[in-house]
Amino acid sequence: MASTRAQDADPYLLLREQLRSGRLHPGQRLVEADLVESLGASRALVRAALSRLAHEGLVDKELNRGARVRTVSEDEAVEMTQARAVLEALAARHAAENASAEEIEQMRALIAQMRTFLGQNDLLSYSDCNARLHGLVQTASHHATAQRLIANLRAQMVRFQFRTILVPGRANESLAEHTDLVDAIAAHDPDRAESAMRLHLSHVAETLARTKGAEGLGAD
Amino acid sequence: MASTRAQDADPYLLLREQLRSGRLHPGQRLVEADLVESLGASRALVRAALSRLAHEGLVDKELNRGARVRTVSEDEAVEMTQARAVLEALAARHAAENASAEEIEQMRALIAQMRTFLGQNDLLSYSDCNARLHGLVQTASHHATAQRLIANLRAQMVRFQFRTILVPGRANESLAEHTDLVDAIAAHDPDRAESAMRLHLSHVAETLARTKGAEGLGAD
DNA sequence: CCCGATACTATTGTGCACAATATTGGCCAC
DNA sequence: GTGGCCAATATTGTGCACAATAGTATCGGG
Repeated sequence: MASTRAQDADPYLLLREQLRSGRLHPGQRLVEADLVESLGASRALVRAALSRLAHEGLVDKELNRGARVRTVSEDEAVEMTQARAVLEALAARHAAENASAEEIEQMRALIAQMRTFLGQNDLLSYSDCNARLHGLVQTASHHATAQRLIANLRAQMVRFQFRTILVPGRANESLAEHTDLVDAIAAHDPDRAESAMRLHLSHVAETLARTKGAEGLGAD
Repeated sequence: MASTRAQDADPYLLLREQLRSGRLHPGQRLVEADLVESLGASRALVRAALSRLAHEGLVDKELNRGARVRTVSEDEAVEMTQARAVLEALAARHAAENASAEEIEQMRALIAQMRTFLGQNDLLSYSDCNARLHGLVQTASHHATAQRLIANLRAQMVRFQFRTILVPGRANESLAEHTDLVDAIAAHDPDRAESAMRLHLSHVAETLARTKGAEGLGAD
């Protein structure tokens, strides 16, 4: 009996994943009893998960009226991207200072892969590499605080993660920006790495602001 | 019979305040039953509060071993200040773009007050104005995301909030930096406002890194 | 036919009791 | 005397039941 019920897992992660995948629609009510059923977790855990998600801004909770899937507006998405921009730029700066030869090699490899996928017009794989590259920069930064904040922001932006890359010409720009970034890190040039990342994400924010209303598939 | 028990209040806020005031020592165990008694809230609420504080990094929770007051290391404090720097700089940029004449007037008034307090060597009042000025900049920025993130960071840094101002000469520097900042905002110059704030908080971070081990009283 | 009041239902909020787990102290063997 | 094992205790984790509240449908009066 294959059910959708997933037992023995942290309901917080499960719910976050469901929100991420877009299976739950904005504004949809999240009834605790239903979640207990579908997630296979106790109500206490479900409630804790909802509290946490509410605190992170992924769901809205009203007193005595339960939780609903939160709709992150385009304006908020732009704000979050701006915040992400300065934080990822901070991480890039520190990555330029701290990155090991091995980490730089991994970044270079990832850039090469991204170039290949872009040539094949495989934007989904490109997007995946993109996320991995950003993650690699953060790891190399050894800046735990920046990493934590960025992760939280990304979690809330899941609805918009596949959007900007679709804009015609954006993908090529994106690749060039990432190449600049990795070059700066490889050269251990913090200033250049920071401004490269800021430039990159400011373009993302602009693209996001310009494509209001469109829902698409893509990446930074 | 006046007891230390505070009834009918959000245990999350109460606990945060206790952590802020330093009444609780780093590493101290936070036994749920004791908190129920001292905070006068139900255990469910206490548990939720602890979860939330753990998520914010103010307490550590180990499985089946309860919660302890988290010790934020000096290194982490430096990291947080760096993150705060770029976020407050972002807010300053937006404040320069959006600040109303009235808000600018309030900032100017605050600067004047700070100068007075500094002249009287009243660092506590100076520190208070300082916090209000930073708050004012954030309000004027109308950047909800940046505000939220900064507030979270500040909450975790409570142990260090009164430190840097004590360093000889730091207070005068601080006032000059704040004056620059307000001038830039008043001139509606985003770039200058941003770099003024970054410079200011990078000095704070440096001072923090240099005064490792010292525990003091003061402000940015 | 429409409006308001009231009873009903669905859902969340909360306290309680029990189970699971870690820690502490004592005891026995060596 | 010391080390390890075992029991007792303290504390957290969790499920359950009840209370409180918001939303909804029904009924009666105008």
